Amino acid sequence: MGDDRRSFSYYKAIPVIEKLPFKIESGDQVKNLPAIGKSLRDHINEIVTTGKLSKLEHFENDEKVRAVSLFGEVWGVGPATALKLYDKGHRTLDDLQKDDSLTYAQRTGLKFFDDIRQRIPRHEVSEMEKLLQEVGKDILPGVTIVCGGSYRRGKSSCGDMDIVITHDDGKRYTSKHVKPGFLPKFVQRLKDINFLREDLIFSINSIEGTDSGVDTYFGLCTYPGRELRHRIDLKVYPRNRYASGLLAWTGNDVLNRRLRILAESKGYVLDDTGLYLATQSSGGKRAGRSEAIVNCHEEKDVFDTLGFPYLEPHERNL
DNA sequence: GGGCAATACTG
DNA sequence: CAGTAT
DNA sequence: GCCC
Repeated sequence: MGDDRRSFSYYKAIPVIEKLPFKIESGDQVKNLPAIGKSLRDHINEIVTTGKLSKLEHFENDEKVRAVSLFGEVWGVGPATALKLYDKGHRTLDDLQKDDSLTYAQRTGLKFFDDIRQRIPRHEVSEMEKLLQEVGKDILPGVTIVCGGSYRRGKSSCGDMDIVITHDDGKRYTSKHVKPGFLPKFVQRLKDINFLREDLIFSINSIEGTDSGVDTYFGLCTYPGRELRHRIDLKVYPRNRYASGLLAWTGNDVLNRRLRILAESKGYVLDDTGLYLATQSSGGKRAGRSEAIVNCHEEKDVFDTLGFPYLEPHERNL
């Protein structure tokens, strides 16, 4: 448990198996497929011959596995904390509420556990995006506010909202934070109208007159007139970092990883703040990043620079 | 046997 | 710093 | 876990 790398391998094998045009009747049929090695092949063989996986039976009946994975679904609770809570004797979410070691964010995640798991219909996300744009332009005319994530990838429902914000001051591709005070004002205004309800993370890093730092807000919001909480993330980027920010927050994860690996192989470092030329770090294994940002005004510039065929947002559901 | 994306916040 | 999040 |  708590083995990210390994479970991720299972995760990667799922779509590979799902895309097979036939029903697997023997381990040999998955022999040369990517993401499926000896271990997974053995498991498949066992399922095909015995109809079940003995390893899995333990899991399903195991109280510990059940409780720990449940706890891990609470926002702010990861594998380590989930295990600690279990060791303390907790078994249900009600038990957790009595525990005073939880952080404010974890407590909030717990309180709205059921709310947060509800998916949001696309048309509602669309309305809330519009609402955010209205409020935003009222504070700062010319501000750009876009809902990224699965919404931008065209999904019919979304697990949360990823809002990416920037401002073009008319000087084209400014590298400065035009209005570093935007996010606090925006958040306050959204709380005033009862849209934002609880905070999870709120950090202001932007430095006035510079391009350093990205302002971030994670919290819970409600669709107007309703109490059901939804997860929402707000990120403010200076204009010259907006493309990489939007790209990263549109995803999906698989594409992000693929692009970042590709970037590294071509001597760059890619993250949500930009595309950099990797520096030759002296002895270290990991390449550092230079200050030189490769100019990427639009998402397509990132794809082009990396030599990766451009994908429209709806084509990024890898 | 080592890498698997990269980076920011909380406590 | 470890843990968690995106 | 998989892949080099």
